[in-house]
Amino acid sequence: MEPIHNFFENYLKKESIFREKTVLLSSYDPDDVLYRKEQLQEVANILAPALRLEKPSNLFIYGKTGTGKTLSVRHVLRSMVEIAQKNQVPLKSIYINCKLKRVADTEYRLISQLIKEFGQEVPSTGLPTDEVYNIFYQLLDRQDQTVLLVLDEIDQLTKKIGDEVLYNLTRINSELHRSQICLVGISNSLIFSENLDPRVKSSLSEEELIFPPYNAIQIQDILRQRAQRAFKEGTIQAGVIEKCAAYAAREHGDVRRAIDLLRVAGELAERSGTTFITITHLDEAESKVESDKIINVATNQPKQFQSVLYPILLLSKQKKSLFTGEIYDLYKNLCKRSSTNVLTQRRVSDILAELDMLGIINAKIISKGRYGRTREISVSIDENIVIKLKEILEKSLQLN
DNA sequence: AGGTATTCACATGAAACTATTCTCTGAGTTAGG
DNA sequence: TAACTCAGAGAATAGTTTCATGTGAATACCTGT
Repeated sequence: MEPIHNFFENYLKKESIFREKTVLLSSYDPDDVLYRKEQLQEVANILAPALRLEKPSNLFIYGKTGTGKTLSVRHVLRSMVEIAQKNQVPLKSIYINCKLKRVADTEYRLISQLIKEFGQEVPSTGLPTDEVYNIFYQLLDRQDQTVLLVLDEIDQLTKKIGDEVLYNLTRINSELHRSQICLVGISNSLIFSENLDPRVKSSLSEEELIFPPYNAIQIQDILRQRAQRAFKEGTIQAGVIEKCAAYAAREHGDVRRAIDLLRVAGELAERSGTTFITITHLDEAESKVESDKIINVATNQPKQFQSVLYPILLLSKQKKSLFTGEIYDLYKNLCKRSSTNVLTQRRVSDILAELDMLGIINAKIISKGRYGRTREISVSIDENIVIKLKEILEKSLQLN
């Protein structure tokens, strides 16, 4: 009781090195978006007609993660809505992230989410999809207005459920009398539109915009801008920002990652009791972010995934590479021992592919010639994390 | 030696099935007038 | 007769299984020198 009490007492007395931590969260919208002037202006040009109740061209935005796509679009939309309100223009902007599980990752849920944006609820299941579309149409057409619909991570959506939804959405305008809708698609994948229905493709990307990655210098400036507001004066040692930017530049200029890193470094510094952030903190943050991410992902996987993953981790030390067949055998044994039901090899093959996607393992398809074709699997994470993960899996699978 | 045909051990695709969650509908039941 | 209950039909969805087809290159098997 006493020590904890003291801890909190001290904690409160100690001065935080953060001034305004929210600046380092991904939801933060800076007043000034650095190095994106051109893109902002482009987006604004394209969407501006909406303010005069003309239908803007549909817009498609490409760019890798952390290149400011989402930020820029939201920034533009926010000021458009402000102007619209001031001038009594019936403009509505809707932002939807299609990747969010259980929110907007299927056709039905996407439309029901849209309905929610208009202030109505629709049951989460049980209704035919057409019904939901009808409700949406009626809702849309209830008043004269222009709707700007932003679909973020749209590539994830089509990967999962195809492009029929997009086709329907692009066609909506011909069904509406009083409103019009303008689509803004945001995609991380540069080759996204390649395997899209040509009709959808042409109408969706009437205008296209590419966000190039930031270079190291630009990342530094952005970090400084944020750090200045986020941290108190003189809490960052020389070289920290530079190194942080270098880390991110290595990962195709992902600023979000850089900002994350800086925040975690700050938290680590604070926890260790110092009043400034050193490069060591940054390095620690780098490995912590990485390991947290992986462990988090792995523990959130279903049991069957973990049962497949466990033998891989177990053997990763002895063998540099494993093949699907071997793993399937081990997995089968594991299931028998813990008397869970065994999945087919077909399924396990898919699971391995997904674990690869998640970045927990490396699974390359190779041909061993006469001896068949298979995945060559190795663990793609640091050994320390492997050990930690092994323990966690043992617990969650209730092995001894 | 050089060329080609086989063959292995899975990969990959498509469709169908299962189980769960949820709505809607209409028949049967109940309570009140 | 109006309100209520409850079972059954239908939907959406996630996770699988079943069946079918595809595939890259190390070997086996020829062929002609």
